[in-house]
Amino acid sequence: MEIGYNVLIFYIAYGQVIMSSNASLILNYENISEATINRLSLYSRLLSTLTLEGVTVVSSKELSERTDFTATQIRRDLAYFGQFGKRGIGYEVAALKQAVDKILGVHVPRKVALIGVGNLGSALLGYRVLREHNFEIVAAFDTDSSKWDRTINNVVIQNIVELPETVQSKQIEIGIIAVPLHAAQSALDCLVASGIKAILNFAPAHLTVPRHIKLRNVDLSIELEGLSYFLQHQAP
Amino acid sequence: MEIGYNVLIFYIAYGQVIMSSNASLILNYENISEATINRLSLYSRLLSTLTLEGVTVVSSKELSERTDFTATQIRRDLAYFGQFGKRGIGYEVAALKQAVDKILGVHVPRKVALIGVGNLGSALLGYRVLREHNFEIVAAFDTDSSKWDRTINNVVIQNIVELPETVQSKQIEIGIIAVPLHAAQSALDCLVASGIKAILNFAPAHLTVPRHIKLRNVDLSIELEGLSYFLQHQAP
DNA sequence: TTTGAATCGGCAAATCAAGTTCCAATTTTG
DNA sequence: CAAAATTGGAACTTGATTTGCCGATTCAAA
Repeated sequence: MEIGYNVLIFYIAYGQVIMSSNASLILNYENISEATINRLSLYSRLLSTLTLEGVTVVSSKELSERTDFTATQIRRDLAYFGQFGKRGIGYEVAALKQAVDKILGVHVPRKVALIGVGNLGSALLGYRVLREHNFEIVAAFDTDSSKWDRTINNVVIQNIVELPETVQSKQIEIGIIAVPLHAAQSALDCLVASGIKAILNFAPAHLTVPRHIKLRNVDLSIELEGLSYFLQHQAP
Repeated sequence: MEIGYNVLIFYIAYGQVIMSSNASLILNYENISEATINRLSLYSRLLSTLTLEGVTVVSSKELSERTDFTATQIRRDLAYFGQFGKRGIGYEVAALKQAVDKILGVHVPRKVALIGVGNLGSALLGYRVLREHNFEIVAAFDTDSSKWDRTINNVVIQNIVELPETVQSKQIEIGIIAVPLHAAQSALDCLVASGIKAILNFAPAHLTVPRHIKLRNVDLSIELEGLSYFLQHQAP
């Protein structure tokens, strides 16, 4: 027979009582973490798949089995935004998909401007995934005059000085930066000056943005260097 | 005169004594958070810029002024890996850059295999940023026989069945997946079967990987949907 | 030479963000 | 009606970052 010890550790902290307990019920979209938003995208995608499979009701447990996430986390992510499930039953797939898409704002199409029609930019113009997710590149710009007026995938490449006018006339909401490093900051400044509020940057640069503008970076070199770190230090 | 109260809160936990206090001195590369690794990439990049500018010595304070990070955090990130600075002075740019690159494992070139030579894949073959960061795509594969034997940027497109042999003969360490959604998991399985340990996936899919394989995802639809969320819920 | 300012690096405490556990409430099914 | 399934909320735990402190080191100015 064994004798078990439980060592008691006392963590002692002092501070104020911060808030009454129901304050967390107020939904403030800005307080939701980016990680949660990213997961919502994945949920939306999974729900599409389930719809195709003819599944009409799904539990958080079943959702967790088809993702890396725990059932609890999924329930919690959703519960930030309201009550979408039925206790004892689960979630109605169609309704939940609709709700998630509305939270993400992808129930309406979003128009996108592309700056930089090089290698990567050209590829993005033909990238189906964008359209499948309700994003449409409706204008493309470059500083290189030899590219102007050429058409790729029905989009005419314009002089970048036409950006502000085009953004207004076509009601463009999102900008994609696909220019070389040295041109990235000025591309961003152009977008901001044109009234764009949300920007996706592919240049491997640390750009500075005004507050109230949302910038996301896709940085391949960071990703590859992360893999390199792993290769360098993994157990052999 | 005021009377101050300090409300005492006792957190009580029970469990084992886990480690003696100097255990944290032992450097275990697997314990470093991915956030830290990503920041190291940015430090490396900034140090390159500083080198070009002719700066030879830099303090953590100066580094912080050119990034989003605090001086403390930068010092701490670096201190995980050793002592690179001189008290009272700062860091020698060239030496620090060399040290950081070695930590990241980017002091040696890494060979990369590309699977999927569509829109995006073709763009990656011509993408300068990769080579500038010491990554080289030395082989490309596709299932579409009409693409075989064509050459893009000096890389011949091969039948995917040749992947395992090529990985061995060319000592390829990293795989990039740039295939459509439905082919992504099998592309990943091919890479793993060929002995690849580190994979960058561009398909908007949730792939399952064996333990000990490092997978990073670049998912444009998640990024764009994150922007969409922001647009939907920002103050007007 | 001495003093003072700058700066790293180590530690501990505090704070903040994110994820997990626990359980009451709800609904269907047997 | 009891049992099983399942959500959603509160409390808790964990992990990451920030803060505060200070001794040690270096350079530069007095």
